[in-house]
Amino acid sequence: MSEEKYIPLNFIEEIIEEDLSNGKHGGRIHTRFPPEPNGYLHIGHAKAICTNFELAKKYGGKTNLRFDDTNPTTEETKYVEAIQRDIKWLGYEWEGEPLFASDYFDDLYQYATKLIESGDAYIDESTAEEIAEQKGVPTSPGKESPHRHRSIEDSLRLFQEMKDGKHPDGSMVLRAKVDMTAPNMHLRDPVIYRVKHQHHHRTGDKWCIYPMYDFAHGQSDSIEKITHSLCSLEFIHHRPLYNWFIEKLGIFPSRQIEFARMNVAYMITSKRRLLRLVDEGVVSDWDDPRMPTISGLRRLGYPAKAFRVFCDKVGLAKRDNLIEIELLESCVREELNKVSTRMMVVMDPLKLTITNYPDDYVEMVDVDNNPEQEDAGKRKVPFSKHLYIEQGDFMVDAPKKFFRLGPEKTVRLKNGYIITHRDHTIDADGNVTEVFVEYYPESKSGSDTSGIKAKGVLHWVSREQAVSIDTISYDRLFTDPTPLGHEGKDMMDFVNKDSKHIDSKALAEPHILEVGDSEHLQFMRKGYYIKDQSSTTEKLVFNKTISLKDSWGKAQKKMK
RNA sequence: CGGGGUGUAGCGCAGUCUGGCUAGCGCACCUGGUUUUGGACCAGGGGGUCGAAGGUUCGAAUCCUUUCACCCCUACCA
Repeated sequence: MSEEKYIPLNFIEEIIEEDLSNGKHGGRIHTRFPPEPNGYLHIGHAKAICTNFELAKKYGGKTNLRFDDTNPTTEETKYVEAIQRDIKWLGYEWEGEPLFASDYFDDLYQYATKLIESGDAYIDESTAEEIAEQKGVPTSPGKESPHRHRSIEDSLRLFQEMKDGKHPDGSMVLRAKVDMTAPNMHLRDPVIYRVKHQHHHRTGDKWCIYPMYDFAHGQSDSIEKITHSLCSLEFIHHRPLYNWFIEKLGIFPSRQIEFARMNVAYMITSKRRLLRLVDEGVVSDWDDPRMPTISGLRRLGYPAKAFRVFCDKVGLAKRDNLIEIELLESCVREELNKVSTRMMVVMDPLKLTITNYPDDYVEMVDVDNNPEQEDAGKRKVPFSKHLYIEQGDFMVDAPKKFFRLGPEKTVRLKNGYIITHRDHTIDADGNVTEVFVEYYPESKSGSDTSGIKAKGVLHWVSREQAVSIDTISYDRLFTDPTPLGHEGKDMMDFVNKDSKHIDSKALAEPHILEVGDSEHLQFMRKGYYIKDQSSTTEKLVFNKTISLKDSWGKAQKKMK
């Protein structure tokens, strides 16, 4: 018997479980993820995706993917494709084919006609400015439009003409007749159809009128028999309207439930602003590894599982939040530690020569591909008299707790032998240029009979077989956790001007040549890396996903 | 003259509806141990009196009253 671990329910799970116990919808759970195809998915979408898919999975339900494509001005097919790729990569499979709000344009047109016939909608020829004027401000009631009491026949005729392309953009709209005095602005006779002589990415030129969000989203939910329509808190004011249409139209009663958006420190999730970063050349593209997009973070090397765990750990509630980026990074490290192939890579090479090791001899030593995984196996790595170690692993005046190499110090070369420093050379500037050591033949890893204890363990690479690679490390794109949260300041004021560092010094063990494109690597004692798409057969390029935790470095910083 | 939402450790969440164990959990932080990654793992620890005030009660984060703060709503965007 395993101990039952109590996992508390979030407020949406409580609603679902109550619905389930009441037998609502015959115990059926159906959610949906409804992106507008006008940009790439970002970390905020990941939260919505995980929430919708995981909730359905937990309760044996289904999740639709529906593109909310009711505004042809901003939407494109390339985004439709990118969005599908990102959702799949995150590890989710939607029910059936991808769906589109534009598939329902005929139904929506019928719904609108029905509303006009029942006297619940009318054609308004007021200008946008006049309509805004009529709606007024939240603190005082609005005024009725002069067209509000136009005859049903007139509205019907005009709506038909709108559809037939007889009226130019902006000349008239269809408005729902709700309540101009409502304190909720969305109830003050909202516009539900507008004229837009604009080519649509799917329906082409079939339509020149398009439904507004409020007259498409809830109806689409209803058509798809979505049981729980989850959205972010800012849509809470739309809910009364959402329900009003369901009631007036007598259609399937989907239920809208709002939760708080996830905000992550140092990241922004506004498509408009992300586009600006691309357009102004702050980053190379939407999939730049510094972008908070799914594609960018994937390229950086964040594994899909880390997103899922992260979203789960963040939880679900209704209060404003700002998640520390350290939580995301912790999820990334946790997953990467489990799956990464360990590699020996020296980032900043320093020559090391084993004076008592045979010349021209190359020994193949065993290295674990991944000590966290029993079945990951081992591989052979060349070891020889002439090696490179990390410049930072040798210090002439080493502090007491420096468990690395220094004058007369003894350390182990990872998976190789224990060595003791004997000498080193220094150039005119005082930089150490080469270290000379002696090794203990009987101290070989796996068959050590030397009895010598070495506190420090260093990674290394054999000089003759070393492969030169490029590495790119990234810093945060912004210098402030909330670049949008400063009155009178622009996010560009907080852009980190020095967020990308390309380095060509690194030397890797030969196995680096056989690494897969999406294989997560751990450069031992350094960090996690992944091959970048800019790699060529001549030159491999690796993105640094994230460094290993570095308690030594942290302690050093504290000392200063 | 409006309406809606939210306030529990540094951050994120549970506990509130159905008052009652020393207010829990994750990340972060600290200490010790194990270890051929100063990683990882294991063990332990510090930190909140529950936005504030008043009330009900033997007893309140949980119930009542008042109050404060923050966020959202004024697109022919979604």
